[in-house]
Amino acid sequence: MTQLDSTAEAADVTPAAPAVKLGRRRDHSRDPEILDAAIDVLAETGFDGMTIDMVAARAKAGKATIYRRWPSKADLVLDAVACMKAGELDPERLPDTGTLRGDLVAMIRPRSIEEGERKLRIMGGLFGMISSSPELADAAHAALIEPRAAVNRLFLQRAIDRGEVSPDCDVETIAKLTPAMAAFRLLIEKRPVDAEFLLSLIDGVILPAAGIGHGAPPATQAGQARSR
Amino acid sequence: MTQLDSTAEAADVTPAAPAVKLGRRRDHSRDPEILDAAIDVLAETGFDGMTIDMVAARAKAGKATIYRRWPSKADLVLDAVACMKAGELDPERLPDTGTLRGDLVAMIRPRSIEEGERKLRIMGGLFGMISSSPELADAAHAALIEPRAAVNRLFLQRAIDRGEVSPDCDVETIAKLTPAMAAFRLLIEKRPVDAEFLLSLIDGVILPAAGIGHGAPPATQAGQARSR
DNA sequence: TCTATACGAGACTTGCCAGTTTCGGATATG
DNA sequence: CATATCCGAAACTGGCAAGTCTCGTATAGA
Repeated sequence: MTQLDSTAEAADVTPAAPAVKLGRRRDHSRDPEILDAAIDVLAETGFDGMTIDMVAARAKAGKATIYRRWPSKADLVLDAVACMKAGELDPERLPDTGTLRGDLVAMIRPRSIEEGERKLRIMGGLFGMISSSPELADAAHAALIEPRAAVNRLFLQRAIDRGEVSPDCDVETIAKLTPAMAAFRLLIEKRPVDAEFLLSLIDGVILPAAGIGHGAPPATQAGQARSR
Repeated sequence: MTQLDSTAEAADVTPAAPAVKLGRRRDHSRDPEILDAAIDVLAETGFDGMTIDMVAARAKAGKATIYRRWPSKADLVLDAVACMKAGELDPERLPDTGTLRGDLVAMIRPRSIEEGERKLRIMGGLFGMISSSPELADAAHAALIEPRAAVNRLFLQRAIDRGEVSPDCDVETIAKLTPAMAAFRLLIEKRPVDAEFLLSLIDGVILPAAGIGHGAPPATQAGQARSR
């Protein structure tokens, strides 16, 4: 749900009811810019440090315009986070290299890293709010964490299907290793989530946990996961 | 008593020339109670939600008394976090079972779990502040995260020394798996860090990453079977 | 015992920010 | 062209909390 305005909106959205309408209709074309601005400010200052004036200034919109669309700051943030899902999980464009390690390594690209760091900063900014709003907690998890875990889950499942990985391994836990460790590194240790870190995580933790590498039981001889 | 009040203290009292001083001396005996109260409120409400009145009420102290000792809310919290280190890492009382798995499992006790959850909640409450205060970030890391990682690091090093684990494994990363995954589970997923979770982490991730086999542990099927 | 000082309680001051209202100007619709 | 409505800007309101100050009481030291 993108628009939360209730009463006046419902009548507005429906093209029917011509009645006697004059003047301008509400312009929703700039909503995405406002939501983007909200996300930016959120990532930079956190929920409590963020003010509506900051968002308005960055979006070059009036404060009143924001309140005409979202009834409160919390609703604005919730909508902004919920609207983030779009734009990245093209299941078509995911790599499929034939090995688990190949798939995981293929995900390490500047674009992905940058996007991931941004999402983690947003999550950091939401922390204060998350504990008091289950709704927001769910939205944040779905938009910021779950997509990354889902990719890992898919890679693992494909590896299991092709016999590269034992079906006994704990897919759920392993799929969450990347987001959890990345969040820890960026938000708590305040160090960059770079390619070197991700590679050592893949070769040192994820593949061993999946039963590959370190000279463990290989169901197939696909693996070249060595070195490091 | 605590050596940390020094800044506020020296400047505040203004004496240094005792000469003819009468009356009462500042009573520092209740400082720990105030710091404890601050930590409690912090864990419950987060830095931004916490008010000095809450701390004063919980410690049954006057608001002015708090400001007589710490010049600002941020200083109070910083001192409170810094003073937490005491009271748990008796290196004598750590288990030494002779196997890595034995040591790790021996750390799973209600006391440890409770303490760990408390620390993680405090860390969650500090998130907003951490990004703007490197000083606090360091103190929080040293008091809340590092002790747990240090225990894992010690267990791993002992396992390496006795030849149970290859010296090639990435000790640093593996030692941080427990705090990182526990923080993720408690603060982001909002699920309890219980014995079942820790066991599956040990058997499904830590031991494999340390190069100890997958088919060995008597972990039965505890791995999955959870949903949400 | 006497006195200076710290104490708890709480009133007070100040500044910030969520949310509201006002206003002049722009614009789609009629 | 007329007009109802939206827009951005900015003034305004109200509440909350950081930090200060006052007061009556308690107590350690001379």
